[in-house]
Amino acid sequence: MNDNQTNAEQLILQAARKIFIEKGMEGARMQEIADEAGINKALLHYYFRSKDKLFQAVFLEAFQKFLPQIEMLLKSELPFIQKLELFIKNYISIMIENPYIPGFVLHELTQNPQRLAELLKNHVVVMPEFLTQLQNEINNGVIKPVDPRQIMINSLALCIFPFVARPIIQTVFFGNDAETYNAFLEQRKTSVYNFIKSAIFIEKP
Amino acid sequence: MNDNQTNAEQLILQAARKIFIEKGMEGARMQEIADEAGINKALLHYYFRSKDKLFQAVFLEAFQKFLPQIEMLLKSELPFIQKLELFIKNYISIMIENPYIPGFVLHELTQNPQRLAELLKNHVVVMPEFLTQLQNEINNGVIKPVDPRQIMINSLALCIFPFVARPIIQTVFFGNDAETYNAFLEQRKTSVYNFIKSAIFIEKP
DNA sequence: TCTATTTTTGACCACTTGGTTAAATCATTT
DNA sequence: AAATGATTTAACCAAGTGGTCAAAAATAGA
Repeated sequence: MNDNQTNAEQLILQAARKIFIEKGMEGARMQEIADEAGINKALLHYYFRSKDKLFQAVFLEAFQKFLPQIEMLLKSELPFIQKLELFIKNYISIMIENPYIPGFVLHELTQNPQRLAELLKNHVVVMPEFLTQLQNEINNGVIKPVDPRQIMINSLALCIFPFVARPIIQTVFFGNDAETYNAFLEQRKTSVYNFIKSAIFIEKP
Repeated sequence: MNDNQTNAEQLILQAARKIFIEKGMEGARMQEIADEAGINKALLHYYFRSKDKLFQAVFLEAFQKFLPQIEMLLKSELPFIQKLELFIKNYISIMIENPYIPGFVLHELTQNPQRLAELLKNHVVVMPEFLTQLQNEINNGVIKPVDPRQIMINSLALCIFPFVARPIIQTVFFGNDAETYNAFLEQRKTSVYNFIKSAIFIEKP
């Protein structure tokens, strides 16, 4: 019960995170994770029983990094426009700090969709309420009459896509210069918000 | 030189397409592809020398399914607003017909970014012209003053994301009902266009 | 210090992987 | 029908793969 125990476990998790996110579940090798952590391969199985268990630990950690922020905003009592602004700015900020997680989560969830059901059992049940609030704004003539789900999905798309497609976009539009692209992503915090606002709010005459 | 030759080759490509798109490069097994094609595993290596070569054939085919449409539109002499509409409707249509290709291409390109440089050598050099045209519309006061790249990337995001994140969106917003989601995607052909138009065009008083 | 427990390791295993090969089958030409 | 060349196969292989295990090393308790 020394603190090397926790130390090794954290070392493994850290290494596993890096390799899994880089190579995916199928592409990652236990030996590579062990090397990255600077320990013996058998130790991986001592702390986490199998590759699958280790992967699940990493995946869950990554997934949950984003969920609380979404829930907090969906549950809050703010007016819609403020929720929208907060959501976009927070969400993009988290992604700038964890740029490889969105693609990782998206791919692994596509590869193994039944996992999603498990993950969502305890979360995001508040979504309907949020969609209702949006529908109310439409009924009040504040927002243009569009399917609220289209608006919701458009917002997600505009936030997430630049991270999921980063290698392509960075190459095609930014001469593969990471710094320029980072600045571009930073700008999107306000750019995306303005874009959506212009798209859905009805201009007062 | 009988026509079984082409027949077997097509059979293999068809099977490889299915398995690779389903499982990715790392997850796919040569044996599984052979079984799917109903032939011996050694025959895969007879027609395509290695797993990597076979994968490249499948990937290139998938990638090129979308590129010509983009180029055609970018190169055309149409006014911007018409280009935009055509692009969105065509692009979403192709994706509805090939719904699993976007995620496949995106993931494999993220996993192996250096491949992108090779692929783009002969393509999409017209992008700057298009961005210039967009900038002109801004200068003429037709479009709001926003970074043209933001507009371009927003358009791509709105088109592509619903296919890349299909399993999640379909589950969270549509009770995992594929038919409903297909109808939703169909609606997006006009919905996305209207969304972008409202977002960027300046209303005439 | 001696003992008991936990942590770490090297060697090992059964199994799967992509890939090869020599022989068999099939089709074509003579 | 015989020879030739292209196609297909079963059997095989070396190199990994995730995973195990007994023993060593480190640690904690007495």
